[in-house]
Amino acid sequence: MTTPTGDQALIKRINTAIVLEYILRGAPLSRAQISEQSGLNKATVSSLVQDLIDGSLVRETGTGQSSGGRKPVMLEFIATSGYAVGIDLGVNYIRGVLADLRGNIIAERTSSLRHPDPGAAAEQLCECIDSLMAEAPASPYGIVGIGVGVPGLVDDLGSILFAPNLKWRDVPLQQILTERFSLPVTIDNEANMGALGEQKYGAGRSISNLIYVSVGIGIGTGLILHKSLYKGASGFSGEMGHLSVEAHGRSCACGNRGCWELYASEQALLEQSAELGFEDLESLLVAAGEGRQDVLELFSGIGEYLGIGIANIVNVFNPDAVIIGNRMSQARPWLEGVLRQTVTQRALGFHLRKVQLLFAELGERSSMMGAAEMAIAGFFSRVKAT
Amino acid sequence: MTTPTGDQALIKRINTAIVLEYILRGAPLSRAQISEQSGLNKATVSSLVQDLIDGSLVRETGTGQSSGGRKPVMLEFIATSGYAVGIDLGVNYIRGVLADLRGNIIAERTSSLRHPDPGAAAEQLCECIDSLMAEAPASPYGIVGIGVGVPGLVDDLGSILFAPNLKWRDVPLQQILTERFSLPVTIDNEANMGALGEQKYGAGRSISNLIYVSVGIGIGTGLILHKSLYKGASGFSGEMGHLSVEAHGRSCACGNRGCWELYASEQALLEQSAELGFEDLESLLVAAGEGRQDVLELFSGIGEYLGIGIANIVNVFNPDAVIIGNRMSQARPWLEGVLRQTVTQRALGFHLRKVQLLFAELGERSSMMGAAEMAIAGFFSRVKAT
DNA sequence: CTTAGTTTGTCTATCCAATAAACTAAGTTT
DNA sequence: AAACTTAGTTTATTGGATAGACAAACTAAG
Repeated sequence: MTTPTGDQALIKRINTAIVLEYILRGAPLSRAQISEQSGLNKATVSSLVQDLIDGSLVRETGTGQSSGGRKPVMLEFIATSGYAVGIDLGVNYIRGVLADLRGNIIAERTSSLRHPDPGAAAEQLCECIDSLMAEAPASPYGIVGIGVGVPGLVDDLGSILFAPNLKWRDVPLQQILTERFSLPVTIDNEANMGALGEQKYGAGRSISNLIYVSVGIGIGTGLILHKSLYKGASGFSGEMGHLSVEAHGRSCACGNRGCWELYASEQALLEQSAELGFEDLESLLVAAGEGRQDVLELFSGIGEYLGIGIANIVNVFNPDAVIIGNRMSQARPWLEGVLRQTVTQRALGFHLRKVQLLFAELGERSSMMGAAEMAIAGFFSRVKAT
Repeated sequence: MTTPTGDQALIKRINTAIVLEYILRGAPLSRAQISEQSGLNKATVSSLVQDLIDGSLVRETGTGQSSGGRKPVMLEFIATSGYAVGIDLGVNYIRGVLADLRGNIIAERTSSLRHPDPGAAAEQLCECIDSLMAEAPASPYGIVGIGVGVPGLVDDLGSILFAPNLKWRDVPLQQILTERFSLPVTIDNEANMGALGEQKYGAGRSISNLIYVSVGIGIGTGLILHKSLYKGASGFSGEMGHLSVEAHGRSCACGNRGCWELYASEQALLEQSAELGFEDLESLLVAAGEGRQDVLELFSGIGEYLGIGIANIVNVFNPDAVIIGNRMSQARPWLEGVLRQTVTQRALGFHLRKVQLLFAELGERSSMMGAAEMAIAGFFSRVKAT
């Protein structure tokens, strides 16, 4: 094994990354400002900026305001020098996006999954990707990568080991897509993608430690710790849907008892609402909007159990923020009150001081945008390495 | 704000650290081996090794076996060029150690806490440190630092915000000790220290992701993720003793209900054993050793609840290992069976494949050794920076 | 014992990125 | 217009890493 050693190329990579980071965050700004803010020498900044300009990642946008001397030449990142594809593969839908390198949405596709069989789904997925790629304007780097979020366990090679709601086992999706498109492909769990999406483009912008709770049919979680996705020993963690909140509660298909998602997921809601004659979340939302008391009580129950689990999360991770996403986030108006109250009651005071309780800003787009972000991040780490 | 930028000094730091790491792990070994294994040029290794020799951190130990050419000059780390003090401040005891830079124990002190008052305790603590420091042989670096593990919440400035069992609030322990000894001082939670101790010197040697569960009067946890201690937003995470395992169970002093430590801690055990006439863990261990059925059942109950919580941990973190430490680890013979069975039943199959269930190897020394390791690690990060 | 080949570790010339300082360019203020 | 300011480039220097030459010290084959 060879540890990555330090040499001059490493320094250049590090400093290029710093310069690019400043331009990404603070544009428009001048070379002088970058030098002053980063501590890098003016000459160094000039040279690195020139490399970035040569690499079509940055351009000069003309002169800015003088502050008593020569006018600065302002710089900005060229978001349109490449595009990324982000896909959210759901249990019964495929949602896809074409985004530029800043995450601006260029095109979007939504379709329902015609057939849950892995082969057919992969085919439909490829069609979706093809049609999105066709929308990309000509650009220096073209399509820089494809990211896909899936509702299941994914190993580090991008194979779907197990997706219970799709009834898939061992589908080597990354391999299939890489062969088909000859592009870098990243596959990950839907909750991890959602966490990334919200951290980059949504409610959790630039928060270091956040937990994204994806409340859909089941409950999944994406953990961003120290600014990076935490994945456990085998590459999959965050199965917090199967955190037991009632040690001797109902048996779960996973083998455990009293799992959180038995009490706080969309599935749990629908089971309880069946006897009231509701079959899907949408009709329940409408009924709640009309003020139906029995429906409101259902949501309140879900809110309480969500709070119980989130209090646990807060106690365990002491995160900066917890973000509630996926389908259940639409029920925010009827959940939020009970939820906050429960968390406040149950979480430790010291932890509560800092934690923010948020709802996903990107709504149903969290996971898809996270997938696009994965592809973009992969591109950046590659260009910085050259 | 100035981001740390890359320059040549950074390269040297990185490469020095690499070389030192190889010598620490693989000693005795030669310059040639380091060069080959690390990928660094022979000349580079020679030069960096010379610096380390000049800095009294490495020495030549004579020639080794030839492999068909010139004999190599073997190198080893000089563990005795400095010493660290590690302290475990318990609810009713102070345990301290003087260790060399490899963590070899040079001297050890144990005393019971005379008075729980912060002032008196700090005084006793200083006496203990003084007497340990007096044991250190003369060495180039002398005492390189002091680490202290405490049973409470510690902020990033080393102040004890709250230690329920000591009844302390806002004790600026780091400041007190720094002023008194003029040495680098690190204060952290007892469970974090224990996790570090076991990861470095105990059952979890060089495991990347491990969760240390400290089962004493309460339950604390130390999280090592991606090889480094994870501390949450406010600098304290891992309050997993207050993970709720019975959503509608008994009320806990923390405000939550059904907290894990109400069911699986030493406290929980003692409450149940009171009616059998046992007052402390030690007598229960003796009784269990004699095969008393009612006591065995008590331990079995604790084992089951420990398993319930650990299954949750496994599902959330998917760690490489879970290590059970602190006082309750002495009951291993009567806990382990039920515990493993419960975890196997309740944790997700995919996660179980990799996770190891271990008991602390350092026993009561985990936390103290972790504290010493903190001091040693601090020393290394300082020398590498020069 | 000689000779060829191998391995270890050092030495030297070179490369490359960052930097300080000098410098050019292009403004503003008095 | 002169003096000052700020922006960005050029130039010479510094300090690490490196390849390759080299010396030292060994083994093994004849």
